Amino acid sequence: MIDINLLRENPELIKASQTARGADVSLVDKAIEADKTRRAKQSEFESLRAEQNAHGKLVAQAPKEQKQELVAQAKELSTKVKQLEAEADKAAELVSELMMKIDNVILDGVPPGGEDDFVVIKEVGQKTDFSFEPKDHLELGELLDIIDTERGAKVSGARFYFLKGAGAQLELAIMNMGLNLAVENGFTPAITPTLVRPETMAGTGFLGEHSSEVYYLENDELYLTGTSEVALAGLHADEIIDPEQPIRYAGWSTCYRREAGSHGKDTRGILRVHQFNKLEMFSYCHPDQAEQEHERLLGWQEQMLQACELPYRVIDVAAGDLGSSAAKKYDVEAWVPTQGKYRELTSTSNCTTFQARRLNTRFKTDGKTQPVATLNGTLATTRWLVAILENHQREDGSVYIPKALQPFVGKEIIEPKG
RNA sequence: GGAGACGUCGCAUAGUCCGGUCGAGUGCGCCCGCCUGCUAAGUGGGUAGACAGUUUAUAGCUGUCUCGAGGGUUCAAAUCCCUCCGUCUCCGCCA
Repeated sequence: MIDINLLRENPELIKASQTARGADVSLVDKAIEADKTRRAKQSEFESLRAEQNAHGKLVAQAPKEQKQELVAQAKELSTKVKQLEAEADKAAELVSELMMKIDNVILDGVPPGGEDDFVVIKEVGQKTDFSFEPKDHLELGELLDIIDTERGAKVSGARFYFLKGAGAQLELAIMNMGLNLAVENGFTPAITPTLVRPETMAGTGFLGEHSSEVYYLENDELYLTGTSEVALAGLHADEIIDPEQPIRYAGWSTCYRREAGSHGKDTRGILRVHQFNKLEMFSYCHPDQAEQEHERLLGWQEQMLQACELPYRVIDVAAGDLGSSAAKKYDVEAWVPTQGKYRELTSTSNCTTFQARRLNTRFKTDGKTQPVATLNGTLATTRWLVAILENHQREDGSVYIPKALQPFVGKEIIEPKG
């Protein structure tokens, strides 16, 4: 949720942000209007309630003979108060409804426009070039007997898979390497709940435009999370914390996504699946430090890509492709040889105070409380196997394991099944 | 799955039976003083949040709301009723 004071004091800034996102600008004026109405209604209600409260004290103290008359008056007051209260509540509801719809205000410099309007910040490494016809990750996975989508489909349906042997080890290797990096940098490792209550899911904003992406267990009124960000954001909900130093968590969890609306997209292999593992960074920090922290998160992501010896680029995602909570987002994309393009491996968002305001996570300064900033970023996911397999394949179908991962996998090469 | 107890202002607790004098007492902790070679003790005061109004003000003042959450009864609810959430104990069952 955006800051209501900003709405009152600088609506133009919010309008500009909405415009850059291609979002509804008229929401801003509607919200301002609704806010005015709300305040008027609230004052009206509160002053009459004050009268009622004062009168109530009179009733309590009055001698018996006067009580009946006073109670009769009180009844009248009570009806009026109830009516005004209902009006005030309705006005307040309208405000929050509109406020929820307004996206986070983008940071200066975020490129305007949609999905294709990103700006490339840098490209690192040489795009992998083969002297032979490279195989895609699924072909390799089957050749090496480490990815089995056919049996995944048999057991669970489309977009499910088995990772086996060195494939399973490789995934754990990436996760463990990421976790080590995180711990070295002061993160608290966390294994998080993947089923969460509606309030938690709503608090992180995933029930808005992404609601069709989320699995829901009706019998238990629980949602399956698509990222540990959900649980980590909920971790300090309704708390006052001390973010003098950023409070960092590295959350590992299995992630579940319905992938509704992406039928026919990336159907081959494990690029886009219903269930995968992810190691996610989550940072609570002072709002003044958020932009620096964002650069740090990006830095750690790049370290991971580099450790996996992958060619990649960093893009500054355009406003329209940000997601409602993010004020700025970087994607790190690895080169995927058989597709001839870069594909997203990690994403890091600076949500400024937007998410924390909704989740009510605050800190104290000079006796005042204000929302903290939250940031998140991927450190490793199952999808990385795609890039690793494809970029490090050799002509005979074997795959070289990057040096940094070797200790975790326990071998240097994955050989085709004999 | 069955039975029961409980959820109050940082922590611990009083208040709930018999609704108004309770936005709420006490102890501990913490903060500001006083006292005292230092410390401890003693002593006086303060010690939640959100929102609105007033205001140059995020100071002060005024008001409203919040006693796990949401509803209901009532002129009036921490207190009575209902639903939900959570914690604990006992029994049963079980990876």
